[in-house]
Amino acid sequence: MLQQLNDALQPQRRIVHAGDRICQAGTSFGALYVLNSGVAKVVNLAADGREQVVGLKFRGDWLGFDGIAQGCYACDAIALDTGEVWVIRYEALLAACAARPALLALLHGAMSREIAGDRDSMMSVCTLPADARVADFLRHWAEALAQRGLRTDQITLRMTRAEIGNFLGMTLETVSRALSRLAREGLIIFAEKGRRDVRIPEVTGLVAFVQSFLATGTVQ
Amino acid sequence: MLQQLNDALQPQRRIVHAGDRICQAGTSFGALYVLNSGVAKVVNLAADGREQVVGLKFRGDWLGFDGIAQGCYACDAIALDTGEVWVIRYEALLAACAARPALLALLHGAMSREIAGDRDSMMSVCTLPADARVADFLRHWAEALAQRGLRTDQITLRMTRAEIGNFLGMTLETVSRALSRLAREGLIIFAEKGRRDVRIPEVTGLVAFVQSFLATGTVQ
DNA sequence: CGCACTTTTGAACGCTATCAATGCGTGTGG
DNA sequence: CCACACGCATTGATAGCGTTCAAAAGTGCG
Repeated sequence: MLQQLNDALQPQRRIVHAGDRICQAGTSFGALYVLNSGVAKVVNLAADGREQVVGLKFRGDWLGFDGIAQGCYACDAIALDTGEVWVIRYEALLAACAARPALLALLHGAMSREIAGDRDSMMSVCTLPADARVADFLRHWAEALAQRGLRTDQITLRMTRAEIGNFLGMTLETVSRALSRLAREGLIIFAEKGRRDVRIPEVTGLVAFVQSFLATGTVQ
Repeated sequence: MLQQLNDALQPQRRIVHAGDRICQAGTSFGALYVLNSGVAKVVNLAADGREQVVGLKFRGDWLGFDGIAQGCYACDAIALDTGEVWVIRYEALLAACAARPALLALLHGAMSREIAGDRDSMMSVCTLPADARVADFLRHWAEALAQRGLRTDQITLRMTRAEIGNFLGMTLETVSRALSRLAREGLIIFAEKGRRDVRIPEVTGLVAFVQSFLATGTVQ
């Protein structure tokens, strides 16, 4: 997939470091971005100043779709890690798609997956209590890595508790408590030094943990 | 926009009534749907049985984007009202797009708007307390009607309190209480008979109400 | 008219937010 | 090298918002 993009467009590459802004809300739309490596968060900005983390992006994910309709990006995309971003000029992409239908399928598939993913986030936030939401967040992260063939036994949360809490719709204290409980139950194991690295003995444990909340009573 | 679609594809039309399923999660993807009239809800279904209302659709909105990537729809779309749905075979749409770039722009614009809209829902759910969330929901509904040139002074909520609550991540009782409070403050006025019709004297009142919660302390 | 469904409202409980204090890890400067 | 400061994380105590449980009233339909 990245191969295909590369062959068709030879996109410009950009190295980003943690904290770098890949694209900025409000600036005029001209390009989409594809993460070739690294991790990024997508932050939705409201006129009144609210900031909401609305997505996490990994290798092969696209950024900037929200800009197509309005002509300017609706969200910031911030690198959480060192990585490489490919800049895909939208006009060039459309031109290339005209010649290669497979490219268009790629683009539509990515947008479709984005829509489906956002809805899954919505479901998680709306139906799960805090502990399960954190567990589901870790499961999601682990599975995202697994799908990309990356190590999944040891994951490094490249976000503060506050950022995670913002994403999940809870406070940083609640995130911290949830992680402590998950660790106490052996579903996750913190690295010796620093509580940013998490080992997940088996993802199925997290899945079961999430399900255990649904048996008794779903939050709607 | 609907004009353009009609000219290019002469789509099949389907009349739907409240409760009719426009498209079904799990069935194989072959077409997108455009609402020419009526209102619909999009319901995400999880393997474990959870159901989450993840969107509301009005005239001109598209349904079924989530099916493109996976080859089958991820969500049910249910009509909340009598309306007309246009069936847009995906293959035919792509073929038409090849000839008319404007059509492709239309499609991408619709998908982009969907992505941005889902993120706004996410922000609403994650940052607003219950009363404000309900107010924001009404504002959103009123603005959706306004953008389409429909009456906005009197809106009919075509969902039960339970459905609204599911969408907003709260219980039906909380929705009911929030609506009662909004009515008590004069921000909305129930119709004499039935509490399903709501008059909104001025949408700005709802906006101000939402903002009033952010001044003191945002939930993150 | 009676029945099923929806809505409203009350009371009590519980989960999560809030406030506050402490601990940990890193980097800086004396 | 140590002391210190700073940011981030953890944990406890308390309060409050929203859920849960329950009852009653309204609405629509056969």
